[in-house]
Amino acid sequence: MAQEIPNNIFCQHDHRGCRATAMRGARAACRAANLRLTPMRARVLEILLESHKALGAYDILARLRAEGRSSQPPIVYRALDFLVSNGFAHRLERLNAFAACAHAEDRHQPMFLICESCHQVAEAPLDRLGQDIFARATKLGFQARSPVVEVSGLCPACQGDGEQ
Amino acid sequence: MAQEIPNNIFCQHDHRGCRATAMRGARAACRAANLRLTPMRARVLEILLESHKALGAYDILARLRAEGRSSQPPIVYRALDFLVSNGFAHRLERLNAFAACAHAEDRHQPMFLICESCHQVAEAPLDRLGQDIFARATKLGFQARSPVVEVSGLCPACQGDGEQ
DNA sequence: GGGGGTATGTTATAAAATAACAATAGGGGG
DNA sequence: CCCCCTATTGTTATTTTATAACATACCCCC
Ligand SMILES: [Zn+2]
Ligand SMILES: [Zn+2]
Ligand SMILES: [Zn+2]
Ligand SMILES: [Zn+2]
Repeated sequence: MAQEIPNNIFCQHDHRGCRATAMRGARAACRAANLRLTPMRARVLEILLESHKALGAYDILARLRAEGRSSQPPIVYRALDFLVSNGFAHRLERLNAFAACAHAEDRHQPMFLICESCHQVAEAPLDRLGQDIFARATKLGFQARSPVVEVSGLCPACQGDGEQ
Repeated sequence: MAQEIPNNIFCQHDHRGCRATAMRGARAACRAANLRLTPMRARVLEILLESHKALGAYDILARLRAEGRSSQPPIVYRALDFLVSNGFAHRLERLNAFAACAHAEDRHQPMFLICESCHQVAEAPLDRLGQDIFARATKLGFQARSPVVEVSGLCPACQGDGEQ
């Protein structure tokens, strides 16, 4: 598949392991920052970590209900607000959906690659592209604050296929 | 036409003039491409061109109704589909809203600057940044098709203010 | 054990988008 | 001119996404 360095989502990997690692990281980060990763918030994060697809708030809601938790939209949206504002998840604007952050260990600006065929979502750090975008904005007199970069296309596995 | 400075939306300009120019351009482009810029579609484009803010579909709907046209959501969405797929308007994913294209004369990928204070929206060509994004995606094994770049921040006029 | 802040639970509603089908308008061939 | 075909518009109903408003429960500190 691709390679292990920049981005592991489109690669084969031990997904249970990556989920557990992410949860451990989130718990540690919350302890360090004095944030409360309550059971509700933790469960929503786990659900996001179960796949590398983006989930809509109502998909998450349905899972919570399937697990027997009574749940209503505001509960999910509040958990997602927490996760997004503290960097444990991201919102995908094109999809009205959410995905767990793949690089929560460091502060970063994300760029998303969204497969139009299998709907997997990969997050890569924006890095220098973010700086370039800020520079372009500055040249136009605009004080940039938060950039969104989301690219639709085909993931490695879906490129051969006739689109499935 | 516009001007050679990259972006005139955050500058003072004769807005009636720029609207008329854009409408003329759209009519010519439709004639050339054998597309039908029907009265409905033209009116929606004019409404988008009346300001440099992004309008939600239901804002447009309200205007059409205020003008006496009976109108329902599908009508507006269909007109917007036409305008967006033929390059006369763009959808702003972060805002669930639409804006007339500021550079309809040439095929381009847009980048949007969205003022969080006055809600004006400026479109700049993505140009080399688009190529860089594609290159990054390619390096990750991803076949990029359509990139979305939308930057929130403060426009020149709103930077001094206490946010108003 | 009380008080204040934070989080969750619940009801209702708003906002954005689409499905499905009916009616109409235009345009070319007979 | 009339018919047929297609594209467009009109209409009704519904789905999907998100938030407002308020009640209850929890937790830490005193
Ligand atoms: Zn991330
Ligand atoms: Zn794929
Ligand atoms: Zn444009
Ligand atoms: Zn502004």
